[in-house]
Amino acid sequence: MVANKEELYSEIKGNKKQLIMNTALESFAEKGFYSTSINNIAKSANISKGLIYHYFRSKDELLKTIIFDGFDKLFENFDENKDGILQHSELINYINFSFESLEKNGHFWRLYFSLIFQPHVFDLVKNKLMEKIQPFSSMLTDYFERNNYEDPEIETLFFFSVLDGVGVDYMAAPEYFPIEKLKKRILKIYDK
Amino acid sequence: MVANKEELYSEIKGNKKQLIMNTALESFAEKGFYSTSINNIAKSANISKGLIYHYFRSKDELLKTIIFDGFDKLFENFDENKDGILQHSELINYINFSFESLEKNGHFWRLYFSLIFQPHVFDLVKNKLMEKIQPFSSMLTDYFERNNYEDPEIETLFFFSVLDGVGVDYMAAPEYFPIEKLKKRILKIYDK
Amino acid sequence: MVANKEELYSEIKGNKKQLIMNTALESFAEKGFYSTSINNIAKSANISKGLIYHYFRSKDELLKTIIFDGFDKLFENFDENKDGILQHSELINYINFSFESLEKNGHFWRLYFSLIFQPHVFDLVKNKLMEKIQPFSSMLTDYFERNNYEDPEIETLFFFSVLDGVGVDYMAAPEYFPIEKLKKRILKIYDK
Amino acid sequence: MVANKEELYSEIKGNKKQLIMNTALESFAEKGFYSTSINNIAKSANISKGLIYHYFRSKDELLKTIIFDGFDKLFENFDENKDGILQHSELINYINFSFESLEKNGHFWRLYFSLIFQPHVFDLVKNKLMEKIQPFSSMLTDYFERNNYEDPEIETLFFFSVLDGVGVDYMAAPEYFPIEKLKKRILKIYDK
DNA sequence: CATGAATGAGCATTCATTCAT
DNA sequence: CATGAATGAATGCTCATTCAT
Repeated sequence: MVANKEELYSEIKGNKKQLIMNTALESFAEKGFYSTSINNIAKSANISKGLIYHYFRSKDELLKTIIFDGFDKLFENFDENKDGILQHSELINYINFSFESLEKNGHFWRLYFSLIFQPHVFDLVKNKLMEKIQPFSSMLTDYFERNNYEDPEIETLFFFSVLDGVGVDYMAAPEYFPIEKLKKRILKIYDK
Repeated sequence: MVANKEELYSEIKGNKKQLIMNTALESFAEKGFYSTSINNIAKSANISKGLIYHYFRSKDELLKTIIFDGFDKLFENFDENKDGILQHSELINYINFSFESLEKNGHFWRLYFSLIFQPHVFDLVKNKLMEKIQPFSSMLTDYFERNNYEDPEIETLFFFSVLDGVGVDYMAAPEYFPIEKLKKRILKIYDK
Repeated sequence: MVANKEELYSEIKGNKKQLIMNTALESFAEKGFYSTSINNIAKSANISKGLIYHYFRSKDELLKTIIFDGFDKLFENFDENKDGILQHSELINYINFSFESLEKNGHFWRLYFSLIFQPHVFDLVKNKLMEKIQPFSSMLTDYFERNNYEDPEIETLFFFSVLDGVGVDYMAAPEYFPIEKLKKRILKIYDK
Repeated sequence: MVANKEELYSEIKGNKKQLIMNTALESFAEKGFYSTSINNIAKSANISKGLIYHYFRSKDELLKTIIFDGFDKLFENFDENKDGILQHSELINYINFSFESLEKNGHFWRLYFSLIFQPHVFDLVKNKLMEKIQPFSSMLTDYFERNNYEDPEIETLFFFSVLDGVGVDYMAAPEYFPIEKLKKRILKIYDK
């Protein structure tokens, strides 16, 4: 914990806004959004309550910023050559990247999944989120169409469901979930 | 809402404990556990706060009772002949039943998925849930073993992940999710 | 505890009112008036809440009844020959009796002392209590007068203070308080 | 009440923590710990409920702080020359000081005596109190030993009992209790 | 006599948010 | 930028009391 905190400190060097976001993400993910008070965050980040309100209008706004920021970083890595057409290798890369992200950004994904079922809170980010996913979803359907899958749209939904399912189960108990093997199992479906 | 309430009333006729559980399940699922106050539940159920505490020691206990009760009803339907061995037809039935339950017990599943990522709250039910799932998980692994799947344990995890994934995505936006088609897509994996 | 309860039962044989009073006295003394709920008493006495309200109009009334009843039993033993004049031997007996009562009616005295400083609650019994003490107080002043004490009224107050002080200190921690020796110390003041 | 409040205000000028403690002591003493709600205190002190929790973790903690603080101030005045040995004059001073304190710190003593018989609440302060009293108790026993009292330990207990008794009786009804005369009566025992 | 379901006012406590410094 | 004192609405929970059975 202390090591962690020092890491955070050195990593950002005076960027208090980022410090607040990192600390809040960690707390939200570990204890849940509602069980984390602004006071908790302030204490964990060794700053005052007031400073949080200097950078963020409200607790909701802080959450929004964390989520949007997270998604921005995430989607930077898809459709590498940005030509709007998904190649087989890019699909495989996407799967690999998704699993990598699950491990690297555990806190973010925990928070994300925890949000989906908290209407008041999910509503804050829903639209923006759909916007982000939409283009990739289309490319995927297009890909399945080009490769003669029976029902490309259902195949797209299935694809996301499988990834979501593994994500959920991994996040629920990371230490017991052999994620690498699950990745191989999924690749077996698409990598032929 | 009003229509709903009358339904509940006639449905239970004086069984206040069940009324409280039904009302609470509905609220927890729709607004989230933390966003639902005991006062909310009391008002929705048209009873006093005190009565809730007459039947349940605490809000946590109310949640626990709802979840345990739900799972009890759920698992009644698995391994129909109770011989501890899963037949192919029983596996298919399980999948069919799961999808049916997803539609019929929407509130319950919404609540369940919302809980997984709320540590304090999931801790309350974690152990009991594991106990319930364990036997079925073993039977499933045994099934995959008997049918010469490469890695039966991974296959079991994959199976649950796929169902969880579909469950999560369906529950997140039921009206947009063609669940019947997804079921067929999944049956295609196991029904050969 | 169980033995105690059985004692209570056999002692009263169906007299529920007395059972309630005994149980309540015990709880009030051990946990305090405010920390003892009607529910607590009902459970300890193995009866229903309703029954308590059948015999007593309110919690305050229950307390009053317990206290008045206790005092009635207590004062039965003073001024043995009821001639209104206190003899030296009667004073000595009074002291002896007080100490005996302290040990025998521990619960009652604990409750009594706890009440003195809870205005709302003490007000309920104050007047009745004064009435009871007044005659004995006068007899005592008269005794000190007859025996040429310098200031008989102060001597009376001092006498009660000494007994109260020993009572308080004994009740605060009975197991550490050598009450017999304290009695002797006090008798030394008056027994000459 | 209003006059009182103004007094408190001017007395402390912005020291809200002290204001809370003073107001709470007054209310606890006058109405009892359980009959005084945090709301009562807040209103009497003309502050918000929240502020009390800004300074004190809980109602119990507030009480503890008041009591410990009171005893700290009290015991500053004993064994004046701090040599660990009680001189006759110091004993006399102690008695004088005790009576003085009884009059000056009426609220504190009322609260203290009310606490002794409220188990849950007394437990909070019991140990710390014993620690404070212990050294003085030893010095007293030592004094009685040096002065050839028959049973020094009993004499120490008797001494405290007499003071406690007068304290209890005075606090129960200060306006009717001629405390100066009682002090003289007690000094007569030790001042020879 | 006896039960316990039902009520609702009241309580201790939490917490997002504001604001003077 | 930064602090933390201050607020007040809201929350989970308790409890004396009532009343239909």
